[in-house]
Amino acid sequence: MKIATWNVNSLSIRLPQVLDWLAANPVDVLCLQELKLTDDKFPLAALEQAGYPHCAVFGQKTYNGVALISQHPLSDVLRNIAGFEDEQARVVSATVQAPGGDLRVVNGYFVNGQEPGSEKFAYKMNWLQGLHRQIAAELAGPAPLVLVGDFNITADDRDTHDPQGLRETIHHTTQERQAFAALLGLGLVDAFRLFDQPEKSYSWWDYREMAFRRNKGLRIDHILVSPSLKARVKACTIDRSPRKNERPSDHAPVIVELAEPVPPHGP
DNA sequence: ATGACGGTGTGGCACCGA
Repeated sequence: MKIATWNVNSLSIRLPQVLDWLAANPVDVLCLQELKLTDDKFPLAALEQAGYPHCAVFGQKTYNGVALISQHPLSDVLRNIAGFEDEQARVVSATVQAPGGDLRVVNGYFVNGQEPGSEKFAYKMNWLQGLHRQIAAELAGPAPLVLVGDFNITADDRDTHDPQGLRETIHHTTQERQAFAALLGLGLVDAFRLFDQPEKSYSWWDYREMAFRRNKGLRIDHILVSPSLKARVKACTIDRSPRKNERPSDHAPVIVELAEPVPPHGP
């Protein structure tokens, strides 16, 4: 069972790359962020053709927009955060009826926040609080949970190419990192850090100043799993290869592989 | 300090991202 997350920075532009990537990486579920299109423009037919007939889409015009595309049926689709009013389409959740049992997948495009102290930063912190409450509630449900997406937060200094120079700037503030840590405090585990990883592993690089070639990036796309899934995580990797495409997204996909659950002993 | 790159919308640029 594989689940991936990818901020595509416009699905209209990136659809051919998404289809190519799925052909090479036939994950069970792909979570997309920054669709930048409305639901009526979502390429349902092309994705069904590619083996992904089950989609939970939450789009909007110009900005944001998230979707969960799946080989397996989906149920209990929730758009945005329950009890948190938001004009922006940033979260879609669904229960995946996977062969090894139901999995609750929450796919978020977290707020950027622009600059600490700004109105947008305040929105980011409020949004994070709303998400935290939502995740706490979801964890009380029956299915194991996976929280994926573009978090727009570096978890710690390993996740940034310039920990000193970027100290307390956006994506690096103590407040943001505390919000990330608070999610871990609910019992979630950063799947990527369950394994030895190469130093300077990042999931985003600025389009400017040849940042990708110089590996001046950030790890801000994450996959967190609920406690019951921790023992099932077999691998978690970042696939840098799509960043080498001609017109790439500025983000790379992150993939987690889960082992099948151990069936309970019979009598 | 600013802009650099790329996407969108509607436009001759502004706004946003991270």
